[in-house]
Amino acid sequence: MSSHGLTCDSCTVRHRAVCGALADEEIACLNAIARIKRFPAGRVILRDHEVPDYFANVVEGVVKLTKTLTDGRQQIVGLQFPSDFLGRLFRERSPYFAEAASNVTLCAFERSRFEGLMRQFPGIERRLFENTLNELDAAQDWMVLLGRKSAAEKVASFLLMVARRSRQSGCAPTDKLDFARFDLALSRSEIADFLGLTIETVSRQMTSLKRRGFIEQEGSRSVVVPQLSKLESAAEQSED
Amino acid sequence: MSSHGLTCDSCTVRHRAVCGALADEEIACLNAIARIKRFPAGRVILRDHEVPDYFANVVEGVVKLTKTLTDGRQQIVGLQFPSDFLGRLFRERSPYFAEAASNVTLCAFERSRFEGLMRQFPGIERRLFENTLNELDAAQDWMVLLGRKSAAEKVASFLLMVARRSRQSGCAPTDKLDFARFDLALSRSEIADFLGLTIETVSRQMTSLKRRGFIEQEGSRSVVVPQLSKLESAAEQSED
DNA sequence: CGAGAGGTTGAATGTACTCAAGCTGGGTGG
DNA sequence: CCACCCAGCTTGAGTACATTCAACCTCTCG
Repeated sequence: MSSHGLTCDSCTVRHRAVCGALADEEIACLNAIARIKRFPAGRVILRDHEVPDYFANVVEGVVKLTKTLTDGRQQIVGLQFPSDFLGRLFRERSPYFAEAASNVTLCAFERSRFEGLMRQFPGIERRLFENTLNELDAAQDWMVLLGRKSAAEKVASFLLMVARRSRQSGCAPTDKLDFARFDLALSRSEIADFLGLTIETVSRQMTSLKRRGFIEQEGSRSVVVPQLSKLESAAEQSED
Repeated sequence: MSSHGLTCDSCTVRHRAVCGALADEEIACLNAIARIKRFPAGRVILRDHEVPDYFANVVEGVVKLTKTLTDGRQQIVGLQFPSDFLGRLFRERSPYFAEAASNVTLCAFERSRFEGLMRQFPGIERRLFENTLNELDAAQDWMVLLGRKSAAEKVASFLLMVARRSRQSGCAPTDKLDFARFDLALSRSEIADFLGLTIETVSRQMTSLKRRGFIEQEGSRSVVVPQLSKLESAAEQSED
């Protein structure tokens, strides 16, 4: 990895990604097979039903995982942020379509070599297992949103989720716990595909949230949440 | 387990459940800590945020996993059929509410002893990992349904899913591959909570499917699908 | 300055929801 | 044995919310 000027030591996601569970010696082995890959916003990372030749950690940017019905209707079924893992273990083909939602940097591991390391160091597999369980929890929370929340609640929940995730990525380390400022990686159309809505509805709900003082905007991508707690009440959260 | 008249040898889900991956010696160890538990339809199996004292395999019946918003809106986030695993590993508290949708028989393993066996036999953990990945795949498919399908497509997809799962449980082993007959474990209200609809809408779509010749009914719970392929087209499936 | 993509706003439409009434089938008691 | 009850289900009419279609705005880029 020295060749691309990125090392595990300086890696911003090292402690949060799969690597976090590993001893120095194990990290060294992973490092030996790691290759940095970069994708510009909009670029396809992985087609569905395709056989990928690598697994990866997201280092920078956001990757969206989508599924599409035969007639073109689309649904985002996952968003992978920095430190999240990319790839479907134990299955040849990818069940979803992966695309860079912003400029993306991946730390990629060639498939069979990674599987070899997984056999060698059970800690890796364990960590990935815990990871997958967390993703399942998140997916189930999202099912509640998709099935039972109103458009207003959906958009509020989405903003809240992004606020939390960009906070934990340390993008905007504010002291004020109830305050957040962030940039949206997703376009209105992508937000719509994530929430099961249309772009127009997303847009209307954003203006409504702005008008009601839940958020402030500087251009369509940047969002300020003066009081997260207030936004939470608009999102009807029930989760832990 | 001899005490309840059920043995692993005669177990109907042995080959499909976690146990399927294990050597005879390992099965014996699992067997030693297994306890059969029975729940009548409607009985709570596990409250959310509760600390469960066991994991389990579903042997008979259907368990529904639900999440509820503060104002009472409910969403089913998972259905566990015979051979499915019950319980959230690596987390103290259950993220969902589990309830018997029909009369249910579980093969339960006391928590800490099961965790001990998992450490002892990595095959168990591996199998549960693969299981979890499959559940995640299913959850993502369900997100597409919840976010993007019409009421008619939702109900058709639901019937199709039940048809497939009851077929693989061997409930109605028909020769005719394109034909299915089964009983619904779920009430209209539960189906609604699964599909993100109201009971009235579910009911209307069922009558519509009946009128259009996609299904036949004998009472509200029994369903006959003369041509699964025809029902598939009504469900707009895109998945593998 | 003009073109075009992404975003917002408005008006009309439609799908699923709400509320309400009626139906069905299983269980109980007279 | 029949009448009654009740829960679960179905059907109908009116409503509401999100969608569709269309126009307009606002950036950025050439």
